[in-house]
Amino acid sequence: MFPKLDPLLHSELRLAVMSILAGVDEADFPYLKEQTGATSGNLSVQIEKLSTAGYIAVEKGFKGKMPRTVCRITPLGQQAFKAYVEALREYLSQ
Amino acid sequence: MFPKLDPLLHSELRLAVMSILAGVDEADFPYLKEQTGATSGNLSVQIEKLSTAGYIAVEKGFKGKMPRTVCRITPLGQQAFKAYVEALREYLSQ
DNA sequence: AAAATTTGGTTTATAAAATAAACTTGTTTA
DNA sequence: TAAACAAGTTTATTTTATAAACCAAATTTT
Repeated sequence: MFPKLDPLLHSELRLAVMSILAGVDEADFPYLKEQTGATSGNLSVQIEKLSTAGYIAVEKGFKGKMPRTVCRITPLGQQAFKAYVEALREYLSQ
Repeated sequence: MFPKLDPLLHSELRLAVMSILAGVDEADFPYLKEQTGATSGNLSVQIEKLSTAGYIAVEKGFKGKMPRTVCRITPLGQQAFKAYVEALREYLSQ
């Protein structure tokens, strides 16, 4: 039967963010914004949710004098992403 | 970049319904309900949405004296399902 | 044959989510 | 120093997903 899809990942923007983070070491806020085409507000909210779930780690620092938010996927996040992809396959193949 | 995901298909239950209908000639309401594990209400609503979009055709008739709702995927629905699967791949592979 | 139960749904209400708009804080540039 | 910009956050609005309640007809039970 159809496995339950992790609702945290079954979201267009959060999935895009996770997809990016799964492929790079780290990514900052402006980069994620540009790559996803999302608005700042939406991105901020979704990053917060992923962070709260422990799927990503968010580090706030400075680049010169400007604030800089850097995101990384966590082992838990990688695991959840992988599980989501596998669950999804059940839906896509017949 | 990340293609926009068809919001009509980016729904757990609607995707499950489409997935089933993509693999069979037709399916009735009780069968879809059993296969998806959804409640009648939820299933009814989502079938209505897919039908309104033209992704499935719904035929209401009788099996003996009992009402029977039969669903089939339409060519438009097949096309949309295929496009969704392809769009999703962009999200899943890195 | 009445009453209770089941089948096959629909309608309505509620809770959660996605998204955008507005706002904040600090920095750079004209 | 005033205007514009950068990097976000907070708040508000709209949409969704989902479940709960309901309904009508058929079937089964007593």
